[in-house]
Amino acid sequence: MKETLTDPLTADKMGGLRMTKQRQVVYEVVQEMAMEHPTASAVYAKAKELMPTISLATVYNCLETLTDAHAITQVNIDREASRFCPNLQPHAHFFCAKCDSVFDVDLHHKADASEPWNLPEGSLIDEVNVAMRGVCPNCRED
Amino acid sequence: MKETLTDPLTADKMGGLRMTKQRQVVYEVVQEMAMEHPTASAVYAKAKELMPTISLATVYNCLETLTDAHAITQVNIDREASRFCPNLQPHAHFFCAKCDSVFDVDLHHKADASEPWNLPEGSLIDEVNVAMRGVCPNCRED
DNA sequence: TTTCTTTTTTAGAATAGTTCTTGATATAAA
DNA sequence: TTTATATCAAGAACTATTCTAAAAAAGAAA
Repeated sequence: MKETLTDPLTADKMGGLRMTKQRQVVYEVVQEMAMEHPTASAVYAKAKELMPTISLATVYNCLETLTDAHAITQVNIDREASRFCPNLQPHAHFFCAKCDSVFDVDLHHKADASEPWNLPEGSLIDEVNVAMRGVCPNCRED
Repeated sequence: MKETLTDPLTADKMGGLRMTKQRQVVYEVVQEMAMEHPTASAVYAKAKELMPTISLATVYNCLETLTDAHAITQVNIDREASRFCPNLQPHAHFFCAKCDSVFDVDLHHKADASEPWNLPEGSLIDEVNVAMRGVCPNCRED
């Protein structure tokens, strides 16, 4: 058996996923905290405010389910804890080494992430993951 | 106190790092296994053949030291174990989802990794990390 | 509805990769 | 030499995440 829609508000974004209370809470929290690119524990902390009985395991489960359903994206930088992002457009991430914040970086108009790369002839690219490190405009001024 | 050179053969690549037997072994192994992009445990396994008394902790220490000295690079894909790479040229990594191998991908002539990206005005980029997932030419034929 | 089946949740145990701690060794400086 | 510093080895500790098993919830069938 599989997915049924229960919540019309988010159904379209959930790709026909069964929408439980927990998934809804986790999804909302990821959206609210989008700018922070929260880790699983950060989502957990916030989610508990809305639903005190939710467990960390459930937060992990929901994040995985939502990721698999392409409702959110998992963002990894080095070996740090994964962060989660509701931005579904192709984009890169910029990590400021000074303030530790994460910014979404869009592609230039009509640009392609694999553009500068001399890909092996005949390879099939599913996904290009781009992470940048540096100092953000705010921190450069300090 | 800091670095002294002991091994003229690799000194240039080690950025003036104190060259101990262990670091030398680890460095050699990473070079030998470059095509495999070995993990720390893979390096450990091979290093033990050359130096049976070496410990896993030491392999981790050496890999970190060599990485900090820019003699090798640490490569991360998702949350998998880190891999290590002696290729110091700017390059991306391509991960074949079928055969699990990793390929180095070079930049096109005069191209820049940050080219397609609309970076925040005034930001300073230290490092651009590019990882691609897909199916390699070999696996596509199967 | 009531019952049956499947999915999801919870809590805690387990795991994997990595880092830390401590005492022993080795290397360099004086 | 003697002294100071850096590195090593072994194993314990840590952290993010996944797994396990039992309870709860959701949906389907009757």
